[in-house]
Amino acid sequence: MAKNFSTREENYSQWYNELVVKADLAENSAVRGCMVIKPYGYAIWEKMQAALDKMFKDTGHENAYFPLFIPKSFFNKEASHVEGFAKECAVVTHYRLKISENGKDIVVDEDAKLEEELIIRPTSETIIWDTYRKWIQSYRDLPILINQWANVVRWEMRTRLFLRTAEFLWQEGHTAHETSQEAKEETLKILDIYANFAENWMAVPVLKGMKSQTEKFAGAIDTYCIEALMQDGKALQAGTSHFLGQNFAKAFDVKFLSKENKLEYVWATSWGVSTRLIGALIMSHSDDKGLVLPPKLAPIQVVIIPIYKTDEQLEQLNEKVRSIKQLLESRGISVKYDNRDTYKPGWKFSEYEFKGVPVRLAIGPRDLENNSIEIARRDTLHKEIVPIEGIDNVILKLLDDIQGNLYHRALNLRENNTFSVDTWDEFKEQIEKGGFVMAHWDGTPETELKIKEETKATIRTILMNNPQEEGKCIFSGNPSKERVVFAKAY
RNA sequence: CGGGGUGUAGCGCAGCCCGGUUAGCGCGCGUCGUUCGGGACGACGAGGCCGGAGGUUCGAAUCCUCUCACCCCGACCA
Repeated sequence: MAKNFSTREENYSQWYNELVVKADLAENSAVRGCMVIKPYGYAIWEKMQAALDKMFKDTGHENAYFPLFIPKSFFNKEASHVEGFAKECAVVTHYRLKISENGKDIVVDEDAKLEEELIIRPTSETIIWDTYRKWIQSYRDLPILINQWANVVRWEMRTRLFLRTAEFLWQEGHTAHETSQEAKEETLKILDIYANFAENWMAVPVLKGMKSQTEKFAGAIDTYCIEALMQDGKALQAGTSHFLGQNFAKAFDVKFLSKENKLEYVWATSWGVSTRLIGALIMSHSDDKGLVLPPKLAPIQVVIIPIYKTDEQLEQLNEKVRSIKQLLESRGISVKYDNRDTYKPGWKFSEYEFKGVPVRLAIGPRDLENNSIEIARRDTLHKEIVPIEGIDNVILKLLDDIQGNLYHRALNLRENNTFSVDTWDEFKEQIEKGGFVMAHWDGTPETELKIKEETKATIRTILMNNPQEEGKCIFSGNPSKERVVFAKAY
């Protein structure tokens, strides 16, 4: 299955596509641009959901669910928001099918045309703010801290599994606050959660910062983001948190009576991460032998493979492994014992390597005699024989090591691929090679656009607490007070 | 929406130019046997409306027309 697998060197994007499909994470569906997330891929998503969901709840958020369909008129209410999404909305116009005249085909029943078309949500700000209006009267109703786990649809021209699909799964948080200050704090609090999750669960180092006005979410005052660097030197936006100001409150007329008995518009935030994170995970750690998963998100942390010739040996191994598996599970480790007789050990080794299982244990008759077991780690492919006694502690430590090693490896990659340049020629040259390029920019959208046109590079982020320094814009030569992060992006 | 390409077994492909017995190959799949510490091997076997519709012809996977679908490269984007 994983033979004849492309290498990153040969063709990075083919490597990625094959990896996703051959590692059983997802596949293309009958509907163009949409994917089927297979059990192994979905298990990763579930682990991500569990960790994030807990973080949201620990910071006072609650889950709720808003509808998939949004009345078209809602989109008229916030002008920049419409501009941002109108081009990629799926629209429901009818609500019934019928058998055609010839009795063979199913056709749309033209009599069942909707009075007002429904838009399949590309994001839920509009329907949520229309709802919040009814929930909010006084400052006592604030804040509202809600998250929803949902699917959204954006009719993309070109799609890639996990990185950009027409339908994707995500969480979207939508909060309402009394003051601008409080909303800004919420925006940054979530940004920290995202960065923390990326670094500590996904083992993916991220830059935290603000989007330029061109790159921000349509409808936001400011968009903050976490930005990661993939192995091919391209940037990937991994999460966004928006300070929406009073834009949606004004568009949907959401006001509250303050303590001073004054009627004021509510302040808002929204924030989200999506199944794209799985793409980031894959591209950050995996190698030419397949997927590499960080232990904290791996559906299977340890796989145990028996090596035997006879049925008796297998039975003895089954017996031994049962106790090892129980021990590991009692320590909170997820373990799979693969004693299928239909595949050989070597085949299984390759299989689990390809699927990125962090730790593999192999045990055979020789080990039974010596009370030992072979332990192999996926990140470095290193293996050794260790005593079974105390294996639980060895593995707990190893999982921890792997998690840390993956993070540091990715961090090294980023550091080795982050450059400061001061001239336009250097800039063009470095952008072509890839990586994050820190350069001075005059702050205007015009310059930003021209740089994009000429190099395909965009401003990925303006770092938080960005050091201030005098400089000249690499493109226009105009004065600049700080460097911003440029890169070619996914 | 532009530019390029591909549709033949579950998957990957050959055959098509130059029409002609029963449409092949590799992987995978099934049964049996031997194997099993890094992707085993043998024997037998199952599996096809050659993307779809029209046409040319005694005869079409192959030639012609039309259609549909998908992939890659651009414009759009989390």
